[in-house]
Amino acid sequence: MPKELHDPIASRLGYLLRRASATMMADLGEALGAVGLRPVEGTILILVGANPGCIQSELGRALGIKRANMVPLIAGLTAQNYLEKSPVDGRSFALSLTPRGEEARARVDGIMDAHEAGFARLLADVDQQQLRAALSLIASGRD
Amino acid sequence: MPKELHDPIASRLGYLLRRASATMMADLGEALGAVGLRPVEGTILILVGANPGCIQSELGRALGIKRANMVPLIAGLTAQNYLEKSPVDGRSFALSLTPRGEEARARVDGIMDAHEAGFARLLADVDQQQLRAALSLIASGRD
DNA sequence: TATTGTTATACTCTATAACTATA
DNA sequence: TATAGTTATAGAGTATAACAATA
Repeated sequence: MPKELHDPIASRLGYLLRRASATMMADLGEALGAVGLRPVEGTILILVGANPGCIQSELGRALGIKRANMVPLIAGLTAQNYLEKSPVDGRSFALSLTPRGEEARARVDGIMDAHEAGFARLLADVDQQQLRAALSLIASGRD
Repeated sequence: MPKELHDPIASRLGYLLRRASATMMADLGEALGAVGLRPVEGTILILVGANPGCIQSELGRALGIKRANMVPLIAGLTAQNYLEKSPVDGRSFALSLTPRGEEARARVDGIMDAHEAGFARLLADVDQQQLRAALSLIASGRD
């Protein structure tokens, strides 16, 4: 039987958030394994589906991902025939889902619904509206 | 004025958690910059302070950090004279705070208190007991 | 002058495999 | 056989700097 440490940080809000976030992201990542996509990739398909014609800089701003780091993400999804690029400018490309991308997006959406529902069942006794409001407040920060 | 995307994932619990966690960890990291320590290092000082004589494997288990990744963490804190190792076994070392480590631990504790208080002020209208309970439930997962 | 896409690069965090020595 | 510490390594994720083409 392994020794258990007295843990004075386990009750800190920041670490509770970190653990809860890690658990949910790991669960989502495992669930999305069924479509062969990572959470960030599934999210991009959903965002492009909701905003056909958007450009990758806009996606990066919405997701908090730097332009430089969007390049391999979009290139990967395009190479796998999930996304199409068509020039709008001389410098940017309108993104849209291919038929295969739309099919994947629908599956991702269903997987995310089931993923959320699984945790919602766990939170039956919790005011979810208040929980979401609290998380939004925290995310907005102290400043 | 930059175009704003319609964002159907911003309301998902997992992403709310991720953003809230990122904001709090960034704030804590910035605050701990005053002691020249990262959040994980401050946490280790607090855990060793509460559990003198513990070994690094136990810390790793408490923090969800693999043994291999504990090595440079403990080595760094020992090299900076925050931690002391004394052999208990032929294979493991009891960890304790040096005087310098205890001084840093106290400062870290104060910084973490202020950090938490800043966000608690933001959550004046929230049932924090219920918030913490919800986060614990999520962290424990669906299984 | 600001923005878009891009390359290159680096640093952190995390993960596994393999080894040693000890229990 | 299991555990503690270690090394090496690989993969994400994220950050900056710099550049070309375009607005």
